[in-house]
Amino acid sequence: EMFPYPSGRIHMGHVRNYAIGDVIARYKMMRGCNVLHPMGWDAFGLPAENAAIDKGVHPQIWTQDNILYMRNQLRRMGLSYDWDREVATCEPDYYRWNQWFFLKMYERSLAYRKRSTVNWCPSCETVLANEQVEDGRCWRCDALVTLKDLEQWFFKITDYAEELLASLDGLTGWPERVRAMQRHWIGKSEGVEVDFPLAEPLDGFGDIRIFTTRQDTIFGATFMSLAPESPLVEPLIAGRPQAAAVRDLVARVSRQDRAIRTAADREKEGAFTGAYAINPFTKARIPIWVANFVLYEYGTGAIMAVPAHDQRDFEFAHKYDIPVRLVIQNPTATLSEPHMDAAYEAQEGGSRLVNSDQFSGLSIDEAKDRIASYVETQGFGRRTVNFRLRDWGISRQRYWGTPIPMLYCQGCGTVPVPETDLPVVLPKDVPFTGKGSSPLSQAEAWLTAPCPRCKKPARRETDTMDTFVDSSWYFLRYCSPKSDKQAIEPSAAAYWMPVDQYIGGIEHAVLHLLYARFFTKVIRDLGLTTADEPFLNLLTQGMVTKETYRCATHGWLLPGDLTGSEKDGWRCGHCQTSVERGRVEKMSKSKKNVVDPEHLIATYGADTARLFSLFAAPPDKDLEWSDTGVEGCSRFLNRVWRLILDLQPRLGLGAGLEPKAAEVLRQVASPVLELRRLTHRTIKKVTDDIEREFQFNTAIAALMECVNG
RNA sequence: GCGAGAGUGGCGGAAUUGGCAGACGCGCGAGACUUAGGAUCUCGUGGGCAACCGUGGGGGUUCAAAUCCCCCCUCUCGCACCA
Repeated sequence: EMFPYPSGRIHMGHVRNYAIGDVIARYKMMRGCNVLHPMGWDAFGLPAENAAIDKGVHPQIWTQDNILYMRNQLRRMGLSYDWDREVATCEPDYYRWNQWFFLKMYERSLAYRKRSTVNWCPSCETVLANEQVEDGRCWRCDALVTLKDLEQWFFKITDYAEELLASLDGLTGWPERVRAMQRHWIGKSEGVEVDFPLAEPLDGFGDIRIFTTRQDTIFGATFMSLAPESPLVEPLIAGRPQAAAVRDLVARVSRQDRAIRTAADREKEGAFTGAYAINPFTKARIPIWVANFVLYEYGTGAIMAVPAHDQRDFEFAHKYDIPVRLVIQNPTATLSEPHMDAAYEAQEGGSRLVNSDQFSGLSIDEAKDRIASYVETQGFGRRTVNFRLRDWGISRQRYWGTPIPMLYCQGCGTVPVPETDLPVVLPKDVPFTGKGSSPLSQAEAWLTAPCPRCKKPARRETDTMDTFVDSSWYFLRYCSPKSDKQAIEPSAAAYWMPVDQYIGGIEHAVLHLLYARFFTKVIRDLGLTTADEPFLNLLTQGMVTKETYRCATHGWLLPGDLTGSEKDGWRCGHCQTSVERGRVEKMSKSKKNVVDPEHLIATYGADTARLFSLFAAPPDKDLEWSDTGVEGCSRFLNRVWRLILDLQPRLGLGAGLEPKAAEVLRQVASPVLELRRLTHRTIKKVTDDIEREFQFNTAIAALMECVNG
């Protein structure tokens, strides 16, 4: 199971996750498999640091206390973990290997530093990776993400883009939608780069390079668009009357936060630079625009615009009165430019090229191939593959994480900390003010260290690593958790890896699950494991949900704040206005629909808590919490208990029927025979249900039938 | 818009390869036991008085369809100006 963040206490999502994992582990053990069922703690992260700022508790103390408490809770749940292999990522014994991997990746140019525009969460006061921005907001705190220019460390996950994509096809034990999400995130497109010469060449600047997957439409390119961030913009507009309008657009766009910039329905906007390029196929002079929808990070940051066959360009051309030139004809309904009310975005089919010189008459696929070859032989372009995936920015301007093992020396520049000096231990005594730069940059005593090359004082890197680095290889560490010689002992990893069954929430579909795949491949290439993929089978369990209640004046209400009943309607306990039963939503503190497992276990016991988590819904679906449903499970367990107490003495169960079972059975009364048949039918059913898609709910139903019978 | 998935009683959900639709649980109804019951146990519970009708809607294949095929509708989740 995915290891938890030690937030303080376990929640129902954990209970469900670990109940599922526990059944599978026990089942496999009982079937004779050698099962590794470990548990650990994803122990670095921001909440610990916030606790330090708010309550004055050191992150380390806060984290350790939480681990202690939650470990006890898990033990009380009766889960079958091998606690001898426990790992906590905040321990130097663990994170020194993060640093070691970092150094190895640095050696291989898989870790590098560059200045770039990064996602900045103003509330967490740190940088976020692209994967950690959801809908323009921070994945953790929901604050609107802004952009910032910073020097940052990156992992070169793009080096593995091709393999990460290709080997998804082999992950047949993963849910299709997770694979689809990763496929889309990696986003491979095959196309060509084409150089469009400037009509009036500029000193120091060559042609404008564009990327397209629709080179077949190139005769229809009637203008070009540049991303507002493009370095070409300023030289192109310098000294022209259009300069002011362009600068205004660029300034406005760059001020917008990510949520607004990436909104799909955002109005298309542009400004003409005053400059022209030459379409290398039609030789026409085409205007160069700056457009708000062109992404600087993708492709070359510049596009050829084909209004007749691209809806965005079509809208843009109409708004700014730019000519439309049809180059692909619809075989079933003849098109002509003045009568088009949308772009004709034809794919391969009966469509044929028109107005395209020697390429006219070709099908789309033929034209793509012929035009790509033409561009290559003429030397003004080449076939290219583009990925949506960006490199993984791992620098975080926070304290509670793995220090990045790098030094900045006046004389020698950027110098890695030697392997023998690892770990670079987090200094304990730092100020937690919540203001200004990261606590580490204020830790004066720690900040300076001798340069490994020239021995003069150098300054330590004060950024720490993204916590997703910690969780990218912990499953490998479980194989040899105590090793102080190596991050992973290859022989242990060879025995256990890959993980046969991994279980966790779907929210990590393109975060943890992509990073872990990347790390596994890097670690394989370092020779520590032979596994190509970390997780053979993936079970993404659904959320635990519950209904909510909201009063117009008093906000979200706890069940205890309600008066009335389901039948007569609920009222707010504060003001007596009637309250609708709200949506069924994921349990969350803010919605006040959380059920605390602690309370559940105290009332009904751990068995009931686990049983209900497994019975109420199949594991991959959302589980709606129901207090009466829990009671049903409790009743069932009590019934089993009473039944066994009652039957045991009467039937002598367990007294060794086995040696001559068949013979004995022939002689005993038929109810006993019936019972034995029922027992074996149930064993078969439960076995089948677990083997087939982990249908715990029906397996439990079979056990209930058995008891009823 | 693209991708993945779902639609079955009052509710959560079963139905494994096309073979008795609604297992199991909740809820509800009746009864037993009990000073009492919000404990426990027993029985009943898709709709309709009935003939019959019933798996989002409409067509089809088949001896037989929740399941397979075609068209449509609705919902959930993910991605979303990626050139």
